[in-house]
Parts: sequence; C-alpha cells; structure tokens
Amino acid sequence: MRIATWNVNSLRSRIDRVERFLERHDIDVLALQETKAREDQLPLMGLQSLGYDVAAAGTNQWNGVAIISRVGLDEVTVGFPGQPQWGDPAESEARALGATCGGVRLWSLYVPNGRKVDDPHYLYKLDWLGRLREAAGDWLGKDTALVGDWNIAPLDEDVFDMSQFAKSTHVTPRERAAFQAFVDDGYVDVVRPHTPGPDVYTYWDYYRQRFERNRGLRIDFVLGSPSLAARVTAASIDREERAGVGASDHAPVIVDLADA
DNA sequence: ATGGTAGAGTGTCTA
Repeated sequence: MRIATWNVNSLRSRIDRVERFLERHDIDVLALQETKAREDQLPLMGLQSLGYDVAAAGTNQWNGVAIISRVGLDEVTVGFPGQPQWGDPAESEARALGATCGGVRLWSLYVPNGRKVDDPHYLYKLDWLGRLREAAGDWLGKDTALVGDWNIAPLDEDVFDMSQFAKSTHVTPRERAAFQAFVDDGYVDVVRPHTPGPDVYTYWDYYRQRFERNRGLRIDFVLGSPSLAARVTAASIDREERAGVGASDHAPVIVDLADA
C-alpha cells in the first residue's frame, strides 16, 4: 500500500495537480492539509471517477484537512480526543482528521502555525501538540500513521539557514521538544532513512524564489507507530511537484508499506 | 524591522 501526505494549499485551485499526482504515483491513500474548502466545495467528481473516496473537515478559508482513499475509508473521525480549540470551533476541527484505510489508522494533521513566538497562537500550538501526544499514546500498539504539516523543523539540518530563524517559530526548543516527545514515546520518522543527503526539504516559501534557490524547510512528516514503521519499504519527497506554475508551497511525501 | 508571493474572496487575513 502506498500512502502520501501533502499540504496542497487549496484543493480547488490544485485539483488537476492532485489527480495527476494520484495517477503518476499510483497512490492508495492521500492525506491533505490546507484544503481551504468546505465540504460542499470539494471537487469530488474527478476523484470519484478515479476510484477514490473522500473524507474532509474544514469550514473556513485557511485550514482544512482531507483523506482520499481507494482502499477503504472507515471510522472517520473529525478532531482527536482532547484537541484544543482556537476561535471558531469549526476552525479548530479543521486541523485533524482520522480514518482507517486498508487496515492502517491514518491521521491527517495540520499543526497550528504558531505565527510569532510572543503570539497566543504559539502557546495554542504547544498545547495542541501536547494534547495530540496524549491521545496518540493510546494508538502506539496499532498500525498508526501521524502524517501531515507539523510546522516544526526538528533539526538544524531541516532549515536552509538557521540564522534567518533566530526569532521565529518552527525551530524553538519548545516546539522541537514537543516533536521529540512523539519520538521518545515510540513514533518513528519513517521517511528520513530513505532520503539520505541534504535534499530533505518539504516546503519552500513562495517568496523570493526560495524553491529555485533550494532555500527550504523540512516540516512535513510521516510518524509511524512501531508496527507501522516495521512495514515501511520505501519513502520519498516528490520535489517535482513543487516546480512550475501553480505549485503548492509544499511537496508531497510518499511512503510504501508492505502488507501486514 | 520590513517585504517579498499565494490563496481565500473584496477588505484583509493567514501562511
């Protein structure tokens, strides 16, 4: 089974790229973030004609998560137990969607950005991650994948220039500790071992031709429970998808799983 | 410190 995660930065504006991506890589399950669409705005027809079911959460113009699957889409859950709220509850719920697809419990996660270190959104981000960790502890014994845009660059090597992030979110010790806590609990970054070398980035800002100059961040991750991590046979970052006119600012991350 | 680009959708907000 081949799963993928992609911060698509608007599903409606990029539906053609999404459909081509699914076909090009023969994807079974795709988790999306920043869909920026209400349920009634989802472009379903092309996806369904390709054989996929779609589940989504999101009601505003900034967040939104979805799971697209052709191997089953069961036990769909909007939000995780204990998930903190921010503003409109519907906005908060648009950041986590769980579903069981082909025997794997998959969570499409859009971790709060945090905005600025002195912004209340930063504390919301830390609280959100802590609550997710509490909930995810109960899923360690199953085939679980926590995938999506974590809005954290855990290591200096995940950042094109650390000096530019001296006062920024995404790299602070508290955010990195919040990420590391999942690893300490037993969740495994299943992609890094399969992407050796310096080209680890998954996100390049639209500003200042950051992609063309390869000035990126690694903030999109697939964390697997021990039993899921043991099934991983391959993983890659689809940098091609970030190129050209009409690209998202994130690249998709792809993971292959052996049969259970 | 600010600005640069993109997407939501019309006046800004978010990233």
